[in-house]
Amino acid sequence: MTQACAHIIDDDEAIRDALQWQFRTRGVPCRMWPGAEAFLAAWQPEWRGCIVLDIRMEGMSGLECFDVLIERNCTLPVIFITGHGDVPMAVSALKKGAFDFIEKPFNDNDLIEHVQRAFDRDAASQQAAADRDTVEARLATLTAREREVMELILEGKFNKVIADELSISMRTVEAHRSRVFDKMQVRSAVELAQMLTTLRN
Amino acid sequence: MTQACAHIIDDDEAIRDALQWQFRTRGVPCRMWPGAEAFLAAWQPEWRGCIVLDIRMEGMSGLECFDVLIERNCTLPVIFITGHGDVPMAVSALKKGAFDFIEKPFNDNDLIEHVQRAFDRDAASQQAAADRDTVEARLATLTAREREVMELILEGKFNKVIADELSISMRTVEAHRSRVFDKMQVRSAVELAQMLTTLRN
DNA sequence: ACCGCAATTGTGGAATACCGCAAATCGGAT
DNA sequence: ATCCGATTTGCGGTATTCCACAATTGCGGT
Repeated sequence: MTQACAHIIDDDEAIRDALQWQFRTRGVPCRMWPGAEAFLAAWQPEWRGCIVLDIRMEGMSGLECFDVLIERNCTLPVIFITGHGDVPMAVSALKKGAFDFIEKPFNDNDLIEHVQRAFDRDAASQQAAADRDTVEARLATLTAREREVMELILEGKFNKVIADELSISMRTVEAHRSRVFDKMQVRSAVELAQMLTTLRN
Repeated sequence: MTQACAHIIDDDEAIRDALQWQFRTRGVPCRMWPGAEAFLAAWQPEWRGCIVLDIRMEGMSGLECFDVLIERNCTLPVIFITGHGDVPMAVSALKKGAFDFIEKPFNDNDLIEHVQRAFDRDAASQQAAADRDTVEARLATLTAREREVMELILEGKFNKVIADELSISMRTVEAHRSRVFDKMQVRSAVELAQMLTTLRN
């Protein structure tokens, strides 16, 4: 499992140095990036933790960087920091899903607390994503016919009814049903329903 | 069904008059309130639509009013409007669940568009709440024993196992099970699982 | 004391689900 | 040509579910 890490993106070296010292002192893993481009070039989907993103930077702005990350389905919580933010900017960022929006000058303790909360949220969402992936992986092993039978099982239909609808024998439905339960690693239709209903919400 | 209505709370009569005219011209139902206190005194949980809340007002501020509404479990989307908002205020409001945060001066069309979106969200959340209430109402008709049996059914257990765990006969479990399905208005354990799994998410 | 509801149990039978064993067909891949 | 996986089906048997009919017990309210 990748270690949670705070990715701090700011083009001001003095701020990077100060923050790095603060984070390291408190034992919070962090990594500094001089600009959005460098970060985006290095970013990997499996990275965990959070992103601290300065808005006003040379080259790509923090907001543009955020848009790219959304495009890439990056789910890391993003904490914006800015010295010249305005209300519409903050509102827009938060409505797009930013985790927080902090104005400079900020208290270092404050930032680190926000980062910790962002770590927590990321851990929770990663857990949820992992659960989803597990189920998706099992679904992927089903054949087309098995999936078809599964859908009808989830509608609470009897094997007999399923057999009629698919114009196959009941025995065949039983065979598919059995394989569906095996592959999905459940012991009953109820467990299957719970697993998939959770996934679809 | 109550009609969706935009509740506009602002202590500036000129603004109320202007907004009322704009809303009425566009056929958007609205109601004007001169202050948070008056609105809170009249508010009813079944009201639908949204709330447009000025932050700086005589007496109770919009933010305080929002807190009271949260306390009362009011789910109406709240659109803040303010002439002197700052970033931390906007961030705080949005993180508490405000629907939007708009700075004056704003374009009237803009506000009405936001109100329309708020109406949509409220309609969706009311529908979801109604679905939850339906299920809750059915759950409420279950006796303690029936609920107990239901929980074990949802764990995918056989009637025989349930009978053992509750130290009652299988026949009794069957009787409870049958009544549970009747009262919950489902025809199978799968439907029951879907209904309750949805509710619990 | 009487009523109504909840909880409980039994009998017996029909309908379903579940399983191991076995096997035929078919299409795609090597 | 051959192999493999997917789909299909049958047989026979066991386990479970579901239901109608019938009945007992106990508790709280009238």
